[in-house]
Amino acid sequence: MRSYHQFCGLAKALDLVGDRWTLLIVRELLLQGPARYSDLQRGLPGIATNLLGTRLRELVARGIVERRESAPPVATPLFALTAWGEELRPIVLALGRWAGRTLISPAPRDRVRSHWLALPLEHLLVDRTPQRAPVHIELRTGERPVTLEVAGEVRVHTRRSERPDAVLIAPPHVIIALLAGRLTLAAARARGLRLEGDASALKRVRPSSTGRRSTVPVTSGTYGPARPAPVRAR
Amino acid sequence: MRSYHQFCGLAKALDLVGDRWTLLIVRELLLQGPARYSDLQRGLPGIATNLLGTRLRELVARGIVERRESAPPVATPLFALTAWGEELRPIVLALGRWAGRTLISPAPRDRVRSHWLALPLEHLLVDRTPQRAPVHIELRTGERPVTLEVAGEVRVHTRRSERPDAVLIAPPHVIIALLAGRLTLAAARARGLRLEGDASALKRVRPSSTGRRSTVPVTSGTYGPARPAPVRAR
DNA sequence: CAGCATCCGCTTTGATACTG
DNA sequence: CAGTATCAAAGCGGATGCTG
Repeated sequence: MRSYHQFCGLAKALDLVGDRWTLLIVRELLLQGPARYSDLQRGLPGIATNLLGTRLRELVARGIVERRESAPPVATPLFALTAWGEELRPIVLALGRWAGRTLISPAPRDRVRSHWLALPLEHLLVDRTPQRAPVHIELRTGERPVTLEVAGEVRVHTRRSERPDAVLIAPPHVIIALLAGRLTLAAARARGLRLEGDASALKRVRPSSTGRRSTVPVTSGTYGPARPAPVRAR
Repeated sequence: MRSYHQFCGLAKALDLVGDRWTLLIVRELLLQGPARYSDLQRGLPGIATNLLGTRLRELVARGIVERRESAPPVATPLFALTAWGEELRPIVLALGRWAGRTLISPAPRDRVRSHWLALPLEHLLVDRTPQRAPVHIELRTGERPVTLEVAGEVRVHTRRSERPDAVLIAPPHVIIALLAGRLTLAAARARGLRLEGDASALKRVRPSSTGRRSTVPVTSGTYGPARPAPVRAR
């Protein structure tokens, strides 16, 4: 991208991550953690492969992403955010939250990925007993599973946990409603939730009290009980 | 811009403000408050006139900016952020802060405007006595003046205050160093500061204690005492 | 003159094809 | 799987011109 050539932090930020697709690539890396090229492609429907390649090269050159060559025998390179790149997390969250009011329901041409909806969960959920040992909760809904890492704060990523303490299997709107506190466990079960593992792990997370508006992007009709989830299955 | 067609808050945010120049226009409106077309042009060196027109139309259509036709006799239309647009303020600040580490010194082709540097001041400064009546401090440095509105929190804008409680006249690096607490008032005077009005108004603001890193974008050599300020004098 | 709209050459993007 | 190569279409930047 052409630089703005303005000596201003915002202009420099846009020089760095203002290109088309760039922040969405960062979103995927925030959600997926270290990811392969094809993992990124899957999370970025619509991107042209040459653009993904170009953007990754630029991000690496700028120090926002690092490319890790894996073990010599087989395996493929992984892309991961640098520490600096990770610092974009609150900004990406805030931007998503800012635009959340427009997320009423998917437009006809809109692609949906369930892990995208997991991003606001970080904002919505709070660890009630931060001093205890970390707990992993796996959510299976739609495509690939999403893991909630509850360890003082709540982190969401798409890596499958080694040994999750609890596994929730349900359509997105049920999982969201349950985690947002709008459904009891029993009510969620009645709507198709299957829970494996330790139910008490669930009690550890609860919606943060800042939820009044922050729930809007998540709920706002789209994943309300009245409507089937628009997530395309796998 | 083409939509990403992704049902995700971040993607929708980028559909709304991800175009080239759009967030910089928001920056100007955050800093200037309601502004005329030509005021915006002045704060956006490098923008093509047709793009500014197009972007403003898009921002109005999207509900982020409103266009106010002024009084019938003469006067020109004003552009202002809507309440929703104002909510971008912390995001724009955070983005600028994120990229702050790259603001070592202006590149040869970089344009500089002193009011851009005022943006991080909002982040840096804190009102020590929030319960007292608001105080206005006018900063004159380089081009047009910038006003600090100290009223519980600190807001920066480029409107000239009606009756400022204090006026600081000095090159940018002296003003920044003074406000960042790196120069005493006496030392600043020795470096060319002129202070008019109520000196005690100055005591009311102080650098926030989160300054360890946040000062980097502001200081980091660029406006340090050793180097003349690169702001082009009007 | 402020506030735009039009025109045109150039750059970036998007879709697809192709290769190690 | 992990990209590069190719090419058409769209977007941008700069100049210029029109209108109150």
